[in-house]
Amino acid sequence: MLDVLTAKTGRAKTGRVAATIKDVARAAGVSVATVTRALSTPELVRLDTRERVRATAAALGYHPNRAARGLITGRTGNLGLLVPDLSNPFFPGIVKGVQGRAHEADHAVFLADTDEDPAAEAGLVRKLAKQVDGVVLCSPRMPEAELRALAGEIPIALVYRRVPGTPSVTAAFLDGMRQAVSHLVALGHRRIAYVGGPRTSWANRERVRSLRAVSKTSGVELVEMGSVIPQFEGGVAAADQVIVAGVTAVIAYNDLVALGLLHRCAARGVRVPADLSVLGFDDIPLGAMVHPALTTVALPQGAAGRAAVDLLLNERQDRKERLELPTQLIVRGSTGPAEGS
Amino acid sequence: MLDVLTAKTGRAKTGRVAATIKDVARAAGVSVATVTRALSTPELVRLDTRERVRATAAALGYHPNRAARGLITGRTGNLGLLVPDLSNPFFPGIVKGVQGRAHEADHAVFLADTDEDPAAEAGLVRKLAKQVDGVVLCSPRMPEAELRALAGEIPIALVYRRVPGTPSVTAAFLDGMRQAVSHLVALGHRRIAYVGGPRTSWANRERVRSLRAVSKTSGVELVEMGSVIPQFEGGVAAADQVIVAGVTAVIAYNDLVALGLLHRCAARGVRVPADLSVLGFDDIPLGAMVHPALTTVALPQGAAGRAAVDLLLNERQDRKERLELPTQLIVRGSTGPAEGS
DNA sequence: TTGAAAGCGGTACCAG
DNA sequence: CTGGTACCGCTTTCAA
Repeated sequence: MLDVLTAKTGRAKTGRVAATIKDVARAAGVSVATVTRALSTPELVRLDTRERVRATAAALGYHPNRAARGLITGRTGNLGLLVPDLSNPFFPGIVKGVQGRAHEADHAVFLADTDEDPAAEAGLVRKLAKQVDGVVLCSPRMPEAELRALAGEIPIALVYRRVPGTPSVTAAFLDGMRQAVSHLVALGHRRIAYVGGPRTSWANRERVRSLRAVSKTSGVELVEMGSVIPQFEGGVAAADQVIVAGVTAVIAYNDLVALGLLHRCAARGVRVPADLSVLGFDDIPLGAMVHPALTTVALPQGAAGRAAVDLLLNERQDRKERLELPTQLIVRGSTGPAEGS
Repeated sequence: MLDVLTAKTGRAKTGRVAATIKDVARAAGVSVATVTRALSTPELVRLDTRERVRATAAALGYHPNRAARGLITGRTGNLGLLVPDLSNPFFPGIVKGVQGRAHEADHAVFLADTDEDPAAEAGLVRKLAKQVDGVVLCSPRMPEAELRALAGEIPIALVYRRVPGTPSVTAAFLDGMRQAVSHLVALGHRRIAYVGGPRTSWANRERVRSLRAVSKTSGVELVEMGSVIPQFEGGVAAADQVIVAGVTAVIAYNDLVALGLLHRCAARGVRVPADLSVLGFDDIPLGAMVHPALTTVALPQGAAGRAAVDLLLNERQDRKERLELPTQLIVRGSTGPAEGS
């Protein structure tokens, strides 16, 4: 077999040339057409031929070149995935979901991290466009108009963002918020702070909207503390204002911010949950590792990623598919009875 | 221009077909050969032709199809990246480094997460092989023989693993361990436990080796506690044995394990660092967020990723390049004076 | 300086 | 059931 390979390319170096379909055809004594069929449409090839071809293919370590195949079929077998920041433990969960589902469907995935830079998003997607069958955009920060333009150029599935006419996977924020507030109300809290995330974040807008609605119907007083970066440091920075806001509980944009609040409270000697209850969003693994462990509204991560891939791959006629996955409050140590209740 | 496109493909639907080099050639009134040249070897084309071609290309929104190009040039402009587990916050740091450097070099990156399954590694790499110019293997768990075989099939760069003859990026474990032990010795510790990681992990073997060497020369007594999974749960599980091991300090395979130790100690009422000092490896962001904050040996993450890409891309003749990046002890709250010292 | 044509590795159609 | 062949989009000789 080595002879075949080296003869073919003229390289005498090593056996390091990948076998092509021609090599297999020659070695198996059939035409290239038969090789393709034996591999992709076995029922069109007589059993013994098929077996022979497959055996030689295996022996030569042959794997069809996906790029070449894509050239003619128009399908690449690749997916793109865009995330704002891989450092936020929320996203690896989604990435793993996308990867898992993509691999099951025999697709490889390109990953791009935008470093929370909305301006970089569209460019990255366009660069990948030619090499993928579609791209999953995770919490994209770009303006809706730009998103629409992109959706016209390449199949897109949104995760944690909703845009009319574009397939998307989100979670039941309103219901999650209801669970969160009910929990706090049951513990006797009546005045609650909210530390917000990026204004360009759709998820933040949704949370604020839900929270306002729920507060009204639950009769709790809501104190909005403004926006911070969706990271630990954001929470640390917001903590001191929360402490003097006269609230007994605080809901953070996400777990990372909540962890920042927890950290600063500990440093300031504010006891959690005795003096202040803290509640996050996301349910990142980290939340269960700290002390006190973080009460949070769990958002689907792996499941969201998998669903997004399905949206992209399943040739649903209806391209405006909209999925809303359930959310679940996870009660842990960072929330407790309100002072004096 | 739309006419051209639709005429070409016969699709009357939308303008959603990507312009090909032929479209540009036709529109600019030149041959396809000239278009390629105008775009990739401008000096071979007369100025005005060049300009005309470029203008039409821009107008049509033309971008060469990288897959097709790769077919003939043999270079894809893509890189592969394999990580054992994206949930371990150590890896996103490396991924970001690889991505950053790859994008600077105008390369896109395929990411594959093996879920700590050594058996899956080789297969994933081979699947990507045809579509990439090389792959970065991050802490691969597969046996060395298999790694060697792979290296014969496709350019490879190793991160946190060393195999003779294969380019790799690692860190100065021995020096890091020396810093760690010196620190503990200075605090009065004389009997130190080590909670190990996966036996298939090269990094773990290196740490053990370094630790043994350093212990001997520092006159500390080393108590090896066996292997655990390199995660939070592993640390939690090992904690009780550490507590009864009669040591005043423990070094963990990595930060996640150290965090697990911290967690279980808190639950058991073992005070850190008063009763037990805990020291990790990696320096994941998480370590600074917990209380007490984790003392750790920082391993380069982004820098390691970037270096690996350089190794892959730079046409160094010497393909057995071996990089060893520095390590640095980060002292935080989880280590303190030994009991009674 | 430019164009024609030969592939790169596959797939799909058309005969046989 | 199998082989021949055109062609996917692009680059690269080879001539003109």
